[in-house]
Amino acid sequence: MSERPVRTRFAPSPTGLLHVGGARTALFNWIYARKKAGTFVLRIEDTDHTRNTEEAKQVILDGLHWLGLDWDEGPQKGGNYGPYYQSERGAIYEEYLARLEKAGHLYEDNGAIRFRSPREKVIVDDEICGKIEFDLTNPGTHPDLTLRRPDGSWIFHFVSVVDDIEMKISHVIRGEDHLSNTPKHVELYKALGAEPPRFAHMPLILNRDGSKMSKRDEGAALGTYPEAGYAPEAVRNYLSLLGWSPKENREIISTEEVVALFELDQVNRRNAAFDLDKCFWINGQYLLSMDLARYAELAIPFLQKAGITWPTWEALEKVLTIIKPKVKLLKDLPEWVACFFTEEFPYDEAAVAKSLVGTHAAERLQALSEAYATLPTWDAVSLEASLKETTAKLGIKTGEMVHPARVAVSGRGIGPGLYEMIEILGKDRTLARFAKGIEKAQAA
RNA sequence: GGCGCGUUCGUCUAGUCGGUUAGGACACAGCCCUCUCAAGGCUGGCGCACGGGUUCGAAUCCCGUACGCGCUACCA
Repeated sequence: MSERPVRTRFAPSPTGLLHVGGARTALFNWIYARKKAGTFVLRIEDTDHTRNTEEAKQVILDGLHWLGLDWDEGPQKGGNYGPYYQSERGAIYEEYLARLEKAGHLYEDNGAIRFRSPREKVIVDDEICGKIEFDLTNPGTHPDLTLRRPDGSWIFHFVSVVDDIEMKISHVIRGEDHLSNTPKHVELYKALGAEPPRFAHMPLILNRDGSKMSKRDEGAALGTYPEAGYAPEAVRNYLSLLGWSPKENREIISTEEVVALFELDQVNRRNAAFDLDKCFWINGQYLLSMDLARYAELAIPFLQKAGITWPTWEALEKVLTIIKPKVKLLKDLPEWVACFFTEEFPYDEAAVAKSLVGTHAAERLQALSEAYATLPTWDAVSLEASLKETTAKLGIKTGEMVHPARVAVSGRGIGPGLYEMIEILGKDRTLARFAKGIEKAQAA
């Protein structure tokens, strides 16, 4: 096998969504290219005119951009082997078809053009699956490939092989669903006088119950991840672990490390079930340990979308710092931070009923309010000390004061540490909300 | 049906040269911590598909069976 520069490719067809399985295929191709200091090519297989829309193409580009899988050649980027849309490569296909015709490999069948198989045994030496022998001698079980339909449109097998030759692809890393057709592709390469690339067929991604993932299965469409507020680095981490492992019991691993450790022959052969729970957990781990600048970068679009505004970066920074360990999905962020930047935040009825109404909340908040009103220093430590002093004086447990105070101040029964919240809110807003809480408590 | 690939806790996996109390993680249960919810810590239950071989010894090698997935398109 000659040493060729590594060139991998992701060749999706625009179906209207980027499937997680496709996203992982793209990721592994990208990882391998990066590892080998090679080139990652994006090619859009849009030969099916009926569902070939601008939006469908954009979904793919958006998905790859979001995941951080930048391509070296392809749409929006160009390259020496374009065009990168199959719909624009008709002349090239004509030329290759003519070559096969001239060599006598083709015949017509009801208007369609077919490739006459040499009818031999073909060994596919797969990087992941190993050497596999296919016996193509029986036309009954392995029919000749159709290359072109009577209406002139092209069939995937043919254009895919032609493009991989033309684009000098060295490694075809794709889903295992293509494995059985690979020997026929190999015959095509040989008929065209081209050396086949190295093949690597990866296991498929299935649902938890082993069934195929369809569009509407939860987590199947990559577009739902940015919407839900997953961090792309977390999703990359999760996808890397599907069919591959860094060993040493590592679960959280950066893309850089994956690139360093990745080997094609270490990829599993077994189909993997998709587990959104684990992806969710990994995302939580990333959000937890993420530096604030990155966190804010991801968080701000969700706040803007919810119409939340903040006076200064410093103010936002303080709030995000205490909220960060709480929120697992960025889409939930607005409801956690709203109370810091507006007086119009909602009060959770259940929490109000539980901690304010029909309790001693009014008199307790009144006592705390008085203590806080004269507090010389307004910081979490002082606030805690003062609250505990007050509860001791009243002869009640800390929690009996904290819960009503939390609901009064944030409208919710759960949240970050109470003292940290109150410190950020400041004396005026805190006392005003205590007063409002007392009102609510007495209203019942 | 034919051909191909696969089978370690519910799920992702470690286990690559046969000898491990079969390890980790998610999820689940319990406990600790605690102002809530998380996070964190600890503990627990849960697995080598089945049957034959080979061997002193098999999750690991061989054969068979079952099951799953893929291909078998003028889909990609």
